[in-house]
Formats: sequence, structure tokens, C-alpha cells
Amino acid sequence: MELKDFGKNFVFMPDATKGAVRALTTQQLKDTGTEAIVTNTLHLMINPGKENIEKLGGIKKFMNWDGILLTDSGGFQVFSLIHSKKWKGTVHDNGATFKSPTTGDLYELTPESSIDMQMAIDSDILVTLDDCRDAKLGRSDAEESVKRTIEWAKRCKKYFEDVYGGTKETGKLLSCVVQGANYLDLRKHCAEELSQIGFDGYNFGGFVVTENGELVLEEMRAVIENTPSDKFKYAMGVGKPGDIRIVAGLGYRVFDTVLVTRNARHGTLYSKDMDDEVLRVKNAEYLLDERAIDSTCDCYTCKNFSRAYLHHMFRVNEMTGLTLATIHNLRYYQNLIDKLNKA
RNA sequence: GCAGGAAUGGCGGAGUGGUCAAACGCGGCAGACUGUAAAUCUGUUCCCUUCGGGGUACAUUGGUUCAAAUCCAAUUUCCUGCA
Repeated sequence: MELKDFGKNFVFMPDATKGAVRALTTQQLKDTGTEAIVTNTLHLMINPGKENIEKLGGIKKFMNWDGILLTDSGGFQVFSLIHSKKWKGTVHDNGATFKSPTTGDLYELTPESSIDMQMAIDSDILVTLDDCRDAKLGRSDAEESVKRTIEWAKRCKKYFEDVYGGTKETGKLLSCVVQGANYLDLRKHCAEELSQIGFDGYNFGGFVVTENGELVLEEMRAVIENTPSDKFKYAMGVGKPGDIRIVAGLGYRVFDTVLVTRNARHGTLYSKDMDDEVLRVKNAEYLLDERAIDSTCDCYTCKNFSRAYLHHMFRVNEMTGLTLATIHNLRYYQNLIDKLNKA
């Protein structure tokens, strides 16, 4: 896939947060049919750090990935690590300052430093820093989050253009994140303001499902309806196979979720042979089941190994099991995407 | 043979008179996970149950006590010294 065609067709990007899709080599990742991946600005800022990743020629060279790379801005990590008090830090109008919980080093993430970091990583598609917050947000907090998100997006774009020459000079794309929690008018407002600034892509940010796991479809629709139709739409964090099919119908073309790889490592595999598409291979019923995980799947795992073998790998805590499971789940998602593109 | 010590649920191992169906860990069973501090976390794990309870249980047998996994005696097995 060419970068200019990104988001024209459906695309699923596995998360390689720290520079690897967990449990897979880059070759194994390619073999699943994956064309684009996501790495994380904040995590790579801490390790190996901006200067080091620059010296190493960027993460694509580092991990020998020749597909498309999107870098998440770190907005979500600021939320999940600082807002939730897992890390010490504060979020303010200029960004976030925080302390590494392992080394104690102090970091600052601002709209500008986020762009610098994403350039150092050598990302193809950058994401503006956003102010991501909890799902159930009070009105005033949501308003503040939207205000900051717009402000930071503006600063990101200006910095990207002033310092790096923008898309024209770099050939890279810049996407923004639409916030607004569950307030439809705020989603609309945020989408309109960001559209006014102008980006190559519009990402639905915040939480995509409620506590009950139901998609926030109205909010997602509000963003689609108020952003340019010729730019890509990325539903960040979506999602389960069924969720992707639904959200695809709304107009989103780009997806990512940690579920596919995390579930794989937890023994939750996807299979068309199951009514709910889910096969928990660790369960006792698969001890002697010699069928493939999915009878319709063309992945390396399904072509060569049985449910019983995967079951055994998990039972004896053998790392190869994580790899085989991840290969399968990723291939399952790529097949799902292929089907959407052919429909 | 003598002297000490120990025997607890599938396993390891707490508990040393009542609050013990018994901590904790492992193993087993199931579930969760949606811009990854996640090869993680949660629930459950003697039997029966109308989920209120009920029944058996801490090597075995007997005893003391209102009450015993916990105290006493004998038996069995194991460990450590001395022969």
C-alpha cells in the first residue's frame, strides 16, 4: 500500500507500541498480511529516547519494517498513565510533564515535542497530541479537553509545517484526534474546528465503547459527518471483529486495537468455527482437539498446528504458543479486512 | 534398638483450644481485556444445596473439654542423631 492511498481502503494496524508487535518478528508480522502498524511516541521517548532513535535511523529501520508506520501521539498514555495516577505527572495547558516510574527521569510532552519525537521515530503518519480523558466526563471537563485538543492540534500543525515543512517537504501525513467524550455537540464542534485547521486524517479519540462494551455509535457518526469526506477516518482502539464491521459501516477505514494481540497472548483466539468467533484455546475441551483453530484460516498456525498443540503450548507456558496465537489472530483480522475491502 | 522431630485440602505450606471448610503459593476450572506499565488481571476450586444452609474433614484409634487441626495416650509412616 502506498502512503497516498492510506485510508482509501480498510486497513487494520496492529499495535507495536514499543517497536515490536509482541511475540512476533518483523518477518512473521509481514507474513500475516499486515501493511501498517502503530508505535507509541511516549513509550519510545522513554526508551530508547529521542536522540538514540534518531541515531539509529528511526524505528522503521531499527525494526526493519518497510510497511506504513503510524505513531500515536502519546495523548492516550498521558491519560492512562498520568490521569489514572499510575505515573506521577501533571497535565497542563502546555502538555504533560511526568516522571518515569523506573528511572525517575523527568519528561515533558508538548504538542511540539510530540511532533519532534514522531519525526525522530520516522513515522509516516503523525498524530497530534490530544487531551484524552475518562469516558464518563463532566461537561466542563469535556469542554476543557476539547479546547486543549484543538489548541494542541493547531500547534502541532504549525510546528510540523514551520519546522519540518509539513507534508510537502516530508512526505508524511498529519492526522488529528477528535475528542468530546459523549457530548454530541462537543464532538461536532471539535470535528469542525479541526477540519477548519485541516489535516490528512481524522481520528476518533477517547473511548469507543461504554462500560457495557457497546460502541458509542452516535458520537462516532458525529465525527464522520463533520469532517472532510476525502480524508481518512481512523477509529482508534476499534476493536472486536464485530465492532470493526459495524464501525466500517459508519465510514471509518482505519482501525487498531491491542485486543487482537493481547487476546492471542491470553489464549483467546478468533475462529469462524465458533458462534461468537471466539475460541478460548486454554480451555480443557481442546486438550485433544486436533482440528485447526479455524477451519477456514490460511495462516501458518492453522495450516500446521492443532488446537491441542496450542492448548499444550499455553498449558506448559511455552513462548512459541504466544507467537503462534498472535500470528493466527493477526491473520484473522487481515482476512476480515480483506473481506470488507472486497464487499 | 534408644533419643528427638514430623504427619494439614490435588501439591507445597500456614495455623498450635472456640472468630477454621482452614491463610498464602502452585496446580485445576472458568471469565475479562477495545489509540498496550497486560505471556496480565478477576472469580472459583471437599461433598450436597430450594444458595438460607446442611454433611463429612487436618495420618489412625481412643480420651480430656461446653468446644480439638490445635491438649493427652496408643498405633502406623517418615526424617534427624546415637547405637
